[in-house]
Amino acid sequence: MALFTIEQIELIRRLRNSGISKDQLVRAFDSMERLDRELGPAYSTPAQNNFSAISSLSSPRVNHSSPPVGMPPSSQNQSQNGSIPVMERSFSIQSQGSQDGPLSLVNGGGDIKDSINFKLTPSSPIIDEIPDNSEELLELLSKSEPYIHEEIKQFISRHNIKQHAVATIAGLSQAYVSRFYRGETGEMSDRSKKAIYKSYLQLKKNPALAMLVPPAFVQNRTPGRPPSLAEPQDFSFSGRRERFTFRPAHLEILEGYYQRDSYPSVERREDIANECNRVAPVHGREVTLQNVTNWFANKRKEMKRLAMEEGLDLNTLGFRGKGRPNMAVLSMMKQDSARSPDQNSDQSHESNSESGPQDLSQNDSTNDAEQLSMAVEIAAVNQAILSLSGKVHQTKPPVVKMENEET
Amino acid sequence: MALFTIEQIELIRRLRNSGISKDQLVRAFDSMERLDRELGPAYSTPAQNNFSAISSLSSPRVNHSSPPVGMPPSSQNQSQNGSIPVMERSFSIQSQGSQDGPLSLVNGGGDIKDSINFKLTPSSPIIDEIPDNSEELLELLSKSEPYIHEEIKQFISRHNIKQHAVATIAGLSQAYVSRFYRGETGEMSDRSKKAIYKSYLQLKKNPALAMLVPPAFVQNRTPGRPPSLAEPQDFSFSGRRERFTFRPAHLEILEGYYQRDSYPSVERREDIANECNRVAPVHGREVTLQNVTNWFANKRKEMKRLAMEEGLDLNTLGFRGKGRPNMAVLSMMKQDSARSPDQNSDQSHESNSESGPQDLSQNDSTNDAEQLSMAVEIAAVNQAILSLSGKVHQTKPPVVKMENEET
DNA sequence: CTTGGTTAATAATTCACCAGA
DNA sequence: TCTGGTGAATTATTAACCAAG
Repeated sequence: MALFTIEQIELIRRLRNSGISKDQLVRAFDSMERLDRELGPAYSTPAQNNFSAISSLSSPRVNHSSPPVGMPPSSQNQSQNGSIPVMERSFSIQSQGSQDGPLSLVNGGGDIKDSINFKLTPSSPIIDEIPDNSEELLELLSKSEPYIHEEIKQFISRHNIKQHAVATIAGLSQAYVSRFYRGETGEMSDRSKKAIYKSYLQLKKNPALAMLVPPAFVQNRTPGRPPSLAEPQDFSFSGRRERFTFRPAHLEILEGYYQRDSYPSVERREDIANECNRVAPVHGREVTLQNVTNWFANKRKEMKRLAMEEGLDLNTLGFRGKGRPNMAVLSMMKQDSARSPDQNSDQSHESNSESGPQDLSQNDSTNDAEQLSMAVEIAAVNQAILSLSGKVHQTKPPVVKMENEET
Repeated sequence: MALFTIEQIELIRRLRNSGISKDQLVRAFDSMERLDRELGPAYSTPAQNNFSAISSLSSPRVNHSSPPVGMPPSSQNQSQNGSIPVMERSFSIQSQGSQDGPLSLVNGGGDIKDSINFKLTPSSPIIDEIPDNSEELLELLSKSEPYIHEEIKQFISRHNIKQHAVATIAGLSQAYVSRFYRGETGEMSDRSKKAIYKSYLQLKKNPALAMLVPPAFVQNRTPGRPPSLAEPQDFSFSGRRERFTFRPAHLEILEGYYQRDSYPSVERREDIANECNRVAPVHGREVTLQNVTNWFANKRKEMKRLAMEEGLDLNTLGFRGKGRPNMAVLSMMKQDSARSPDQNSDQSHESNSESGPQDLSQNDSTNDAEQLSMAVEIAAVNQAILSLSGKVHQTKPPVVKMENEET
């Protein structure tokens, strides 16, 4: 009997939740397979494209296959009848109309980004592994590390490429890429560095590649609105919004103008946007009036907040509280944190986080024991089921956690 | 012919990518259905318990239905044989039972993201909404805001409850909760504040509740290993590891000991752990020897890194680089940040200066070499200056810090 | 548009974990 | 162990809306 991965189960579950029937599912699956066979490898169809895996060193994953998106009328029949109306998160809808031709695929060209649709015709394997001995890589390696780092950062920045995308392509974690960016390359194996270099080279050849990387998405969708629809419009590749990131140079400009006038007129804002684009263009993405407008609005709010903070701090300390005396707080203030030999001078936090005195409530513990035990039970049950069914799970967490897993 | 929603297609695509076969898929689908039927709606099984929704103010979502978790041996057979190894990350498998009707399909199709789910069978609402007029809430509100904030922070901290959990319960975003924590409550509606207060009260009544909140999970699974299986073991509720968070008081203690001895013996480490637990106990979670050991190890690394940074800066400047000469750096060092020798300098205005030269290349792939090298140099210089001046870091030196990144 | 709210996306940081000496 | 690597989990910060003047 087959075992499934958590992901698979989750995906299936979601499908079921979406109301799909087994039958439909099977058909869709078949259709995709067929399309894959027919169009995939051969990417012969006109407007088609298929992307080769984003592979890269260690990635067994990310290879999207088929979504022969928009096939022009002609070739659509099959899928058409079948189903497969559309695409998926990672990419797009293409269209054959306008500009596209073979969009930029090869190097640099890419970008198009927001244009909602684009397509790339694959006549050229968008990315192929860059071998360890490729000229490009060797050339890059011939330079000094700091130089390489700078080059990469610049490039990434210029293209507004996300750390997550680089990480995915390089087969590393976002956290690691972040470290690389910050220059914390001390402890970093050559293998990893090389992986990043390679992904850079790949991206250089085809910046559009970054768009194919399914954006990381946080399951934070905590609250409200049914994620449901969105404007049918706008959504580029992934179907997810993508946030623009101002480059440092832009911020300088913005900041400069802000000081002079925090309420620039439309014209001025437009000028500002243009200046940004002139001074530090982001390939494939223009700094728009809207971006600038938002920035100013947010900036104003920030400033206000800061100003307020100053004014309030004292108050806060002094308490304008109404009902409670709560000397606990007071006492806390004085002792700061009694315990510990904290002579450490520059301890960062301090003011705000505070920490010391934990004496406020005690009560909370009241009955958590019971509740907890219940939760534990549940967990146990889950586990039982799991093990019975031969669960699979992720990579490695061996012990039981619940409370003290660790150690 | 059925049309599918984007989400559905996406899900199927991912399944295919995961390497699942049609056959497996079908079986899994069937199994789920069966389980649903048998256990789901009826949640009759013995050892059960179910949770009511975590609902809360604004949550239209989170309804998820049935994961009748742990059925005792008896009823398990099916799942066992079949497949469905387990639960999945967010868990639950829906079912028709409870409170919602037809899962969303039409419009957005669904939730894809939504998920979270878990089931909650309405019978014993572990938590019930705390009404706006509940005594507890009113009492809490009678206190001063800063006091309330402190109380909440302490509680949350003591229980090692994650922002995401609070957010979920309160029906807000993690970002918002973060702001609350940081004290940026200025712009925050009463409704939201109250939502947080309520979630606090709920958690106070039952801290275990936090464990029921499926942890946010980032789709960062960037690299390698097929997310696939894992050791069948361990995993609590959500199947994900949960990271312990040292409380500020703990850090003080640790830091203190670190200064005296960065390589404490096991015994000492044990003592430290105990002291932590004594001074600032975390309910339901003990600071363990392993935690302490890890902390020290990480701390050492961090220190080393910092030390190295200092030491290397000069080197960096000095270059061990191979390819680029760059005397520019040297000259620059003297003049502080003189405008650069290139024509590129920046376009006009400038605001505060500092990282001077805007923009390096225009054409990435081709020749930005020169420009780049310059940037590198500048970066290096900056760095040197920085380190010379004892980098400040911390709170917010709005000005440039590392800068490099582009100009 | 602008503020007041509030969030999704994304970057940074913290604690963990694993292999090998 | 510890350290060199690395990453998952979690928090902080940014750029974006959106409703209602």
